[in-house]
Amino acid sequence: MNNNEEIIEELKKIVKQKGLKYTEQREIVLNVLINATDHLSAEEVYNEIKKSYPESNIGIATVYRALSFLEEVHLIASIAFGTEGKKYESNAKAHHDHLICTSCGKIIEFLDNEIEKRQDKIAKKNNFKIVSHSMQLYGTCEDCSK
Amino acid sequence: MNNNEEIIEELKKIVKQKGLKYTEQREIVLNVLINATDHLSAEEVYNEIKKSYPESNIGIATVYRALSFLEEVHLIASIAFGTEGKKYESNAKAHHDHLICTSCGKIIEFLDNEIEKRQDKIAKKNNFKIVSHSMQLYGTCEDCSK
DNA sequence: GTCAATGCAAATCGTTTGCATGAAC
DNA sequence: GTTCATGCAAACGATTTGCATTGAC
Repeated sequence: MNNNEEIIEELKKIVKQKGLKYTEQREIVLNVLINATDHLSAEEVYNEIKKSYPESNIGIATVYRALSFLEEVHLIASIAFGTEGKKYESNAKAHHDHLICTSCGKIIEFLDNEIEKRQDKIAKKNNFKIVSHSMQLYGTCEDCSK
Repeated sequence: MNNNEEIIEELKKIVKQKGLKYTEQREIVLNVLINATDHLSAEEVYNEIKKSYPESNIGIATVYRALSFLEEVHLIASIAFGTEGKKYESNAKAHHDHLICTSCGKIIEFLDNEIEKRQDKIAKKNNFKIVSHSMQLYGTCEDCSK
């Protein structure tokens, strides 16, 4: 797994390659997601920045723009969690799927190689070139089913 | 597989059981989704009603309320398709997952028993009681990768 | 007759855009 | 100095809500 500095370096490289400007704001947004233990919505990222980087005076529009940009270059990924809308996570971690408790909102991440293999097979059968996937199992967690 | 009348009967039963009123509008919304070949957004359902049931004079708010209600009682299901927002489908059909072409928007449905089995296994391992799941594979379809 | 459901319009939410300013190169 | 990115506020689209009215029971 990459460490944080390596990911930031990757961002710098991508920005330079595209002839764009490197800004503190994009770095902060990426950093927040790297350090987040959870999946964050745009607004949650914004609030986290106001809390952890109070001197930055970032605007919500910039957060949205940075998130779109970072997703576009695949440094972060987004998932639509049922009713709760789009949430983001850093791509630094290995890919994983989600068990989501519809009662308390708890999210358990998991990875199953067998499923990944079957997905590839299905894609091949349909002449589909898979770029990414998203899988959520909704239900009730141990605590909530008591 | 249920036929349409059975599903409508099911709706009547649920409504009665909950001590609510049976209305034409809820029936129309459910009917539109039963007969739809595609996944429909709230607005698409609304437009379809205006087209196929022009005498009904339904309001968009009612469509939203009916969709929420029908989803709550599991007669329909919603999926968030990437950037395109929430779309609904009748639950009458067997469960299936989705291959989604990010280039042309085409959706291919599939069902894989092996994957379903693995999902159950994972849920069991985490003491999770699965109610539903949602899986999307994003990529490029045959036509678009030419 | 009672109470839930509806239609309409207004309100609200999350997100995007236009524009003048500021920062990176 | 040029161009991209930012902050702010206004705009926007999708969804929800308040309220008076209608319709199911």
